Amino acid sequence: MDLIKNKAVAALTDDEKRPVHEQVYRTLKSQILFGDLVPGQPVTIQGLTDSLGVGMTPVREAIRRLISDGALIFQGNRRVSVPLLSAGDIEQMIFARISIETELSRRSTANITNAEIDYLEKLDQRLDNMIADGDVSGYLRLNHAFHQALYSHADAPILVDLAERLWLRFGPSLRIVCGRFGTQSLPDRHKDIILALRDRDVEKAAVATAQDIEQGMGMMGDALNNG
Amino acid sequence: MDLIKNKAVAALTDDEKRPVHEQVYRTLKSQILFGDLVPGQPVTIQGLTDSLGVGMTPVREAIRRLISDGALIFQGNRRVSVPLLSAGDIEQMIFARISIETELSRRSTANITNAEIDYLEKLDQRLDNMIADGDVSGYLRLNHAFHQALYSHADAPILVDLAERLWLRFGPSLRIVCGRFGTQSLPDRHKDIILALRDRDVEKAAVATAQDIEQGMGMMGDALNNG
DNA sequence: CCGGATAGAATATGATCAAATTTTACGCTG
DNA sequence: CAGCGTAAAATTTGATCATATTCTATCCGG
Repeated sequence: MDLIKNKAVAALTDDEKRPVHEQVYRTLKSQILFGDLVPGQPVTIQGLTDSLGVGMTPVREAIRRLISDGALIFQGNRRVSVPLLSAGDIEQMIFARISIETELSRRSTANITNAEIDYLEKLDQRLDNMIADGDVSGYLRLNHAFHQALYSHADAPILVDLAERLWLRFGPSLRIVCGRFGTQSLPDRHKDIILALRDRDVEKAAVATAQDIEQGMGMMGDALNNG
Repeated sequence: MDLIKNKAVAALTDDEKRPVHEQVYRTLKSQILFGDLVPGQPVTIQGLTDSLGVGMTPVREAIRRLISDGALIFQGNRRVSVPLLSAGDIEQMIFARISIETELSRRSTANITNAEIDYLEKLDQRLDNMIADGDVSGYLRLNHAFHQALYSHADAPILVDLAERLWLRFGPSLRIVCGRFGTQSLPDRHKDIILALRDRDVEKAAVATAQDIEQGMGMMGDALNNG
């Protein structure tokens, strides 16, 4: 199947052993998180079976999971599409992200080792390169990787899961905004976060995280209202 | 199919028009929320196709959705089961519920009408009857209905969705605790919530909600650690 | 402008294959 | 001779697909 080929190019991990519906889920999740799918775009089962070269059942299962994640919406009349966000949606997500993710930052600050902070700093440097190069897709991937790596040390899988769910919701819209404004104006409070981690300053980390979120989500809200 | 029969007994709503996978999802969701499934219990696809009288595909889709909801867990080796909660899980859920649900209470307090408050009060009276009768299943249903009805006025579908996801996670464990302790010792801060709503006192509503959550979840944490 | 025919897409089933667990039987050791 | 451990077969369960049915939307004719 075609999915295997994609994986083989990227990295030959043990993902081949995973069931196909899991691979389809991960593939679609990446496409949503990193903006290969446009808000409002219809998602059809048959289109995916054709493009991915797999049967209908795994595709159906992956789509159901993504609907429960809020990453896709079921439009009642059997249609599935990528969500368009309203101003109210964004406002709710700002609240939820700040509540959840500042706490994740606090907990990670308490647990993280120096080596792990070094790794985060390396990620952030690569992120800066992406911004300089104007690579929107690369920016989105590394930004996600940075937050995921940071939160992974919080020892709070349920909170991480809630956060991931929120990222899936705004992924496509964030891509649109980045594409419109370019990477230059993108927020990067990661330096502040890293400083706070080095100081083991829990509240400073929380504040920096909240500012990172407010800046990014605020930009998205402005862009979607004006456009 | 057998699902139709169950619906016909309860209430002949327009659920018959919904696709079967949706009906299966709702059926399983109820069973999880109201404790018909025990933590640790294995959930098999074929068992559900037999007991519900439907094909495999709709059952598979419903299970995938519930896994994404955190209501069921995928045990790696293809097995699916009802989650057993750790102390850390409960602690995270207390934090998340208080963050999200107090905000939902705040927003509802600002929007709710007097007639809607009357309806909540009626729900709470029926809840008291359930506690007096020792009807655990009825208590769980009405407790859920009360919170759902309250939050529905917050005009915040994304936050409601996050909260619902959390309820699905602790549903089975809550049932165990209620069954062990009986309904007498169950928390009911709903009177305080209703008073706060009538006063249109946003912060009082938030505090009462937080106390309701802390009390219920705390009891669950104690029970699961000692048992 | 409205209403029926048609095409296309989604839903649902059963069949088939693959994987994992359990059971059983055999052999080895104490 | 008894008990334990291991290995292989059988059973159970999951994963995928191909096919039939049902529903929706669009288009064409009146």
